[in-house]
Amino acid sequence: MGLVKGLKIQKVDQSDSKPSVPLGRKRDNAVDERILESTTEILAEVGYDNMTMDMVVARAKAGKASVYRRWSSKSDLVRDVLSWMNRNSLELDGLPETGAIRSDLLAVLRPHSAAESDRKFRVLAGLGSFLSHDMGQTATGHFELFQPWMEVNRALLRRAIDRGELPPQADVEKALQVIASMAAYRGLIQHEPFDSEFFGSLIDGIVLPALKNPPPSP
Amino acid sequence: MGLVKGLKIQKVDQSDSKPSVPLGRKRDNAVDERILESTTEILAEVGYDNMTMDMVVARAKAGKASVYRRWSSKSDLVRDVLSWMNRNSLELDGLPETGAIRSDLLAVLRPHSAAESDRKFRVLAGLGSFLSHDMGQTATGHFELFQPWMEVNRALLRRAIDRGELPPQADVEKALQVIASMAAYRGLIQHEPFDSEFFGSLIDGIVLPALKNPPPSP
Amino acid sequence: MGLVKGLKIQKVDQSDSKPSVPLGRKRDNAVDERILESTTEILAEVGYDNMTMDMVVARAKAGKASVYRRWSSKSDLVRDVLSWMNRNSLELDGLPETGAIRSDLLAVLRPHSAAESDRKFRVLAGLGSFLSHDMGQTATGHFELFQPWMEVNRALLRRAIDRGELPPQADVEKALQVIASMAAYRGLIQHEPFDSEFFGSLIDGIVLPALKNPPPSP
Amino acid sequence: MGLVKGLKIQKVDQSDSKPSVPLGRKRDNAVDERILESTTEILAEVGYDNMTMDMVVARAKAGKASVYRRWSSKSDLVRDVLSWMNRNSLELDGLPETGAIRSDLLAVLRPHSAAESDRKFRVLAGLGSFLSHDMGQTATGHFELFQPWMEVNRALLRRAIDRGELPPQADVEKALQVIASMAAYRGLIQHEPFDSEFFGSLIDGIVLPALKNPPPSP
DNA sequence: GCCTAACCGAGACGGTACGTCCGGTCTTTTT
DNA sequence: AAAAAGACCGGACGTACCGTCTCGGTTAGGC
Repeated sequence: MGLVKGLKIQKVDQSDSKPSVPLGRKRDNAVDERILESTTEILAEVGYDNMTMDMVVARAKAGKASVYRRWSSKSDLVRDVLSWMNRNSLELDGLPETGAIRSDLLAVLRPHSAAESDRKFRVLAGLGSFLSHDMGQTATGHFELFQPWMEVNRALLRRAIDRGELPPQADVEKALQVIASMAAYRGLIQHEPFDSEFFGSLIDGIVLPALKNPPPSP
Repeated sequence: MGLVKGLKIQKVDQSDSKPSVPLGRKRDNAVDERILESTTEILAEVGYDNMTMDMVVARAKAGKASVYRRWSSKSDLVRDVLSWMNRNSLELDGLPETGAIRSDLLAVLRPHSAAESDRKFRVLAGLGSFLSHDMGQTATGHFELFQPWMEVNRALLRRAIDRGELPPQADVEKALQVIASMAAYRGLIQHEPFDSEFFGSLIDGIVLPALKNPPPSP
Repeated sequence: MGLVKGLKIQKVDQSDSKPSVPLGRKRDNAVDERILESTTEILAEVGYDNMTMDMVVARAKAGKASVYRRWSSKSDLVRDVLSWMNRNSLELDGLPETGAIRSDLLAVLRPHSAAESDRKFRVLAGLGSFLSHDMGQTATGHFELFQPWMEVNRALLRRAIDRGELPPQADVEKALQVIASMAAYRGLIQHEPFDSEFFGSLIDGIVLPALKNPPPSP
Repeated sequence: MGLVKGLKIQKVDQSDSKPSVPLGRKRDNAVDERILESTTEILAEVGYDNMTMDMVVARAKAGKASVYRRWSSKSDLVRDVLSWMNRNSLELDGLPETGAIRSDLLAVLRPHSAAESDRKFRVLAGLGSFLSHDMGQTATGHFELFQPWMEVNRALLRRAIDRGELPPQADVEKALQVIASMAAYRGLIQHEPFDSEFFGSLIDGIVLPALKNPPPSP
């Protein structure tokens, strides 16, 4: 479900005449934020399985109904937390402009602060249990967590092709998938942190060689 | 824990008098298989989180004690199921011998039958919840599921280097990690099947270009 | 709390200067009635415990604040409903004047119409949960529900003693208690209706024999 | 539901041949007792409304499932507690044999010990909320709480008629109802204790006069 | 006619209990 | 002693309700 659908509910049922002013008290956005913030913290501290809704509710100083009014289940809440986390850290700044694709990518991948990196890693590390809580739910489409991140990387790679730094046949989508997969595997399965050694060897050892040497198209 | 430790229990605690005659009824190996089989099916049908031990016990027509006598926990059981699945499909045949690294890799990655691929995919797709069920447990080392598979791939790549098909500086370990990560991401997060298009473009677009064009060592 | 106190709030807190002009919009008495009416109906239909304030509010087409502005809690509302019900049916007519205590009592006890009796019974039958909702609250004194009713009966009995129909030693208070207890037990615990057979045998079999044959004072 | 039905479940589904030995672990009667005991205590301490199932479970050192396996709801549990309480205190001793109906009745009504009386009173006083938790449930038949008690009184009254102490036309059932009603009213509504003054004046002022002076049958 | 305060319906809010469901352990009977 | 069956404790989940608070709007006086 997620935030958006919740809002839709009150607006969707007018079809013709009335502008359908939503009656009653308004949703308090501060509550949304307190809940998301608390959830993020708890995920980082104890992981998905050991996190309980009562913990969230207590730390957010919210009522259970306020949580379930917005998200239909624990997994639904966590799903939203993930996209919210990345939205927060990415939308602040525009694309990096270092002049070379290698440093552009590293600038994005390397988190802005050590604290942020640490938190993101700990959240991800405790997240395994969440991934397919309800099998069919996330079956279509990508996993929200990596989506905004990959958007930025996609733009960087496209720009590098445009200015001739990478060959036009370079398979951008595949490269993006490699980056996302390696990051997910490292956090979710290997439980190792996203340090610069990791990102560096990923870019230099795999991504750039593959992009610069695309296979001859069949 | 797994199968082995369960067996040890009855032999370890008498050391002197009796020549280790196991008293009472013998363990029934058919029970092991019924449980593993049922678990695999249920994993494919509903995923890790929605699978309950009672489901397993009911389908295997076993008792709960019989399960917990062999495996110490739900995750322990599933861990065993996974290596059991891979053992079954890999140990049959030795290394492929096609003469070229490309076809060698594809021969291993491509599953032997469509039905088997489908089941393996569905099990993996419903497995996310399992990955870090207990945060610290699998924190060190790799995930068992991919271990035997990567062993085979490692041997293939080493052989290709030995016979000069790949340069000696090729980073075998990184390549293995790319393969495992991409497979895990596709199954666990994207929930898309392991078809030959996927494996083909992975090998041709990423793995081989990266192996053949290693970065200049710093 | 009840109706009165709600009104008092706006009048009580200025005592000297202003001539106590209540500012703002006036309370709408129609709202009071809609709420009381709805509450009565719902009590008869589902009983105290299964009645929710949201039901009341929905049926009365009122807002929750409008209810809690007048009554401080669910029990407070129901308390008022009960005295309101009895006020309605008793205050209309003065004491009956049949000439004999037996017919006087029956005239009061027997409800005026079958429909009214039925509703009163159903309300009472679903009322148990309410009785000691807050243990200490009604601990002292009698239960309001039967108070006005017993007042009338008390007057009738006194009059009968005065005119010599009952002996002066007759224990009026005990007799009143018997009537109230039997009615409460029948409605609250036995869930059987207040038909004339019940009241008739109560008066003839218990109340009058006891009153006419008081025990020798010790 | 109650205790009995729970047991029936496992025995009811054999119809022809097998003696149907119930498989699996047996219900532990000690658990039943721990739960009933704890419930009684908590009822006496905080009343029905303020008693939570978690309190019961915690004090009884039981699991929630063990409670709900035996009783389908909070009210179901309390219903059973009540008959269990009275069964416990009455079945011990046979009918009293004082020779006169007055002292016989008082011997039964007056509780055996002050502590027992006090507990019984406190349970009853906090019980109001329970009475018609689900309206239709206790609609037919009497309320279990007073049933065993009235059985004893019925026997005493019959015996007194047989030996000529009371006239044969005495309405035993009505007298029993008076006793039960007065006791219920005093505990549930007036919240006053069952002291000997109360029982004494009830017997002497109401019950015996009514029994000894039955109305002329019409 | 405009201002201001209290009202109104609607409904979100914090808090808390309920009854369900599982994981992992323990007990009973049969093999 | 191991098997099937199932009861046991503990604890999280999602629902429902109470009494409070907030929203936009309406209804009166007093100016």
